[in-house]
Amino acid sequence: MEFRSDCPISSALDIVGDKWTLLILRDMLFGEKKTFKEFSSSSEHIASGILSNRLLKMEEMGLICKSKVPENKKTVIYSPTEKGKAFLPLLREMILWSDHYLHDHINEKMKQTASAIRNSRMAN
Amino acid sequence: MEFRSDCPISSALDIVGDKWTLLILRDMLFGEKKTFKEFSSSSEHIASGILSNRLLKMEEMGLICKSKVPENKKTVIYSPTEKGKAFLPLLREMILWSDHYLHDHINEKMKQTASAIRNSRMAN
DNA sequence: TATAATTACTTTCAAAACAAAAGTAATTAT
DNA sequence: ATAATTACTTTTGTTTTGAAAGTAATTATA
Repeated sequence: MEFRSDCPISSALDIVGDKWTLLILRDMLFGEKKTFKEFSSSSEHIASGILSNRLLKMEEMGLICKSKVPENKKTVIYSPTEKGKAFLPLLREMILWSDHYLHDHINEKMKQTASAIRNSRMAN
Repeated sequence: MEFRSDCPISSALDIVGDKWTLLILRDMLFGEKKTFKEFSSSSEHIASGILSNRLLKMEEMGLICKSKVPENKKTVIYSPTEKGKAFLPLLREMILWSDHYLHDHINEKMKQTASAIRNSRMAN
């Protein structure tokens, strides 16, 4: 992977600025998904080839790590690293932006999440 | 433009989840740039065809608006709308993430910006 | 005032990324 | 033993991107 410049915004985009990486992190951080099949089943319908490629790249970049469960030889588990989890505040800002500017379009459950984010901020 | 789902994160990505849109907003919000030429001159070297296309899409999506200056018939000015300016918190989170995880790579000026963001948070 | 330079683009064409579908190998369930 | 499931890979077309060159209107310079 190459950085386009030494700008932090540009560099963050070099890492997560595609159509899928942040959605995979969303599934891990908000949806508690962890397997290939679970990511495949999300409502945006990521193609398996792209998912495979993204998971590989995310592992290379240190955003996730791969593991297995002892009770099952088939299941592969993908978990976010600290570096990956650290995108949570960014995801929260996206939720707040969409809640404000695309309110009629987004689903009810996520509107509640948006409220919860706003409330927890006021508590600070 | 079509939304892939009713998820706010996915929907925000449908709007700004490409390699260039947030960099153009960055140039407007942090670099005070406003003309085609100024955006072209940024260190990531956006191709003119893509810049032209992005500016059009951003206008269609209501993130920016186009205007002219009375003293010059040639210059076209692009300004962020409220909807566009509302991505500032997201850009700040990107700066903080990169400052933490790509510290050695990013430029000194932006490290200062990162510090300033952190300090202004502590003041709350 | 003619010429050069600048700005804001558009066009062209090759390269890269994405999407949809089908296929495979290992494992697990029936 | 057979079927189903999981985690992929491969293939093939389409879309998006990148680099370069070209253009039209306007502004600056000799």
